[in-house]
Amino acid sequence: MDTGRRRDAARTRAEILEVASAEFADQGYAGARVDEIAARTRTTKRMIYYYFGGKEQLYVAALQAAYARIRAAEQEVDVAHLGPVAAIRRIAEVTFDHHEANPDFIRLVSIENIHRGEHIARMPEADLVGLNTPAVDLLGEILERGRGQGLFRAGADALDVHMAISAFCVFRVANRHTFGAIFGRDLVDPDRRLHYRTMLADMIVSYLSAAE
Amino acid sequence: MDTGRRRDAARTRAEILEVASAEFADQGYAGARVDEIAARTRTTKRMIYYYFGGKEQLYVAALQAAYARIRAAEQEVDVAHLGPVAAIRRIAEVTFDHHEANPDFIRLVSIENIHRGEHIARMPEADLVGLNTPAVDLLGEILERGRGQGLFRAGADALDVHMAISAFCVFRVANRHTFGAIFGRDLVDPDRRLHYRTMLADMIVSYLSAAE
DNA sequence: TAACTAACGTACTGGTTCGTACATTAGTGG
DNA sequence: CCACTAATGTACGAACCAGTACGTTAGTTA
Repeated sequence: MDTGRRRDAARTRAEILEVASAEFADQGYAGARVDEIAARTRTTKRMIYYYFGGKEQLYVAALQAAYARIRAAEQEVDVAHLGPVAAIRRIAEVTFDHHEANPDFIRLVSIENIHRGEHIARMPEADLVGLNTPAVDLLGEILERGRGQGLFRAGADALDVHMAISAFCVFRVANRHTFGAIFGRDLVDPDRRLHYRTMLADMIVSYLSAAE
Repeated sequence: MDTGRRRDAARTRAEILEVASAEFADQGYAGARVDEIAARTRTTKRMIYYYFGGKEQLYVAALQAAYARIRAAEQEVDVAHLGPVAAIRRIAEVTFDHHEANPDFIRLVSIENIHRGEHIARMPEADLVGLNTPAVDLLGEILERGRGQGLFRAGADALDVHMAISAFCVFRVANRHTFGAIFGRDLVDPDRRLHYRTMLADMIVSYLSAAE
C-alpha cells in the first residue's frame, strides 16, 4: 500500500501541528513534552524544530490554528429569516453546541489564560482581526432589530451579551471537573444537555426582554 | 530585632503553603518549581518534603487551603431580612465581589480543571463536605420563598442558578486575557465593574422572574 | 545535664527534556 | 545525469529539576 510520497513538507507540518494541538490541550504548555509530540507523529523531533523553531512557537501555532477553525465554523450561522427573539435563541444554541463539540479548543483557551494571554497578545494583528467579527456583529444587528420592535431593552451591548453566552458555555465545559467533585452534578451529562441549552437561551432572552 | 524562635514547625509549614499557593496559581502545576518555592521561603527544599512529602501533595494542600478560605468567606452572607428578589441580587453581587477579590483562587481552580480534577477527586470526602452547603442551600431557600410568593418560576433549580452566577463571575476573571486580546475590551476594568455587577444581577433576576 | 527527638540545612544524584551538531536522502533545475 | 537544495534522521549534550542521603542543631524530658 502506497500511502503517498516519502517527502511531503505540507503533510509533515500539518501532522506535527495536529498532534501538538492535542498534546498541548491535554497537558498544558509546561506539561506537554516535545519528545512525546514527536513520538506520536510519523516524523522526528528534528522536524518540529525545522518547521516551527521551538516548543513555544509550536504552541502559538497550535493556538492560532484552533482559533482559525473556530472562526470558520462561526461564519455558518444564518438567522436573517428569524425574528429577534428566535434569532437570539438560535445564536445562543449554536454557541452552546459549538463549545460542547470543541472541548480541546476550550482547554487551549484556558491554558492560554493561565499564561495570562502572553502568546495571543504577541500574535500579529492580522491573525486576530476577523476573530471577533462573525458572532458579535451578528448579535449587534439582531439587538438593534429587537430594539426597533420594542422587544429588547435599550442598554444591552452586543459584546456583553456575547460574553454572557460564552461564560455559560465555557464554564459548563471547562469547570465541569471541580464543579462535579464539589456538587456531585455532571454538567455535561447528555441527559441534562437540553435542559442547559434551554436555560441559557431563556436567561439571555429574559435579560434582553426585561425592562431596565 | 528578634523575629521569633528559630524553630517553629507551624510557622514554617504555613509559610511553605502560602508561597506554594502563589507559585502554583502563578505557574500551574507542571510550570511550578519546587526549588523556586523553597527559595521564596525562609527555609529550604528539604522542609517541603519533610512537611508535605512531595510536589503533588503540596499542590493538593494548596488547593485544599484555597477552598477552605473560600468556604469561610461564603458563610458570612446574610439575606434573611431581604425579599426574594433583593436577596438574589445580593447573593449575585457577593459572589461577584468575591471572585474579583480572589483571582488566585480562580486560577487554582482553572489549573485543577486543566488536570481534569484528578486531585480534587482524590481528596478525602471530609474535605469536600461543606464546600457546597453555604451558597447553594441559601439559594434554595430564597428560590422557594420567591416561588411561594409567585415571584419566581417553578422550574428553577438552586444549583443551576449557582452555576450560572459562577459562570459569569469566573469567566470575567479567568478568561479576561484572551477576551481582551480578541475583542479589545478589558472585562475587569474598574470603570466597568459596576456595569457587569448590575448586569449579572439583572440577568439572574429576569431569568427567575420570567414565565416558563 | 545527658539523652533524645523534632526541626532544619547541605550537597548531591539520577532521570528527564529542550535543543542541536552532524549525517543522509529525495527530489529538482540546469 | 549531475549538482544542488529541501527535507529528514540519528545521536548526543547541557541544563534542569524532583527527590534524597547524610549531617547538624535546637529544644525537651528524664
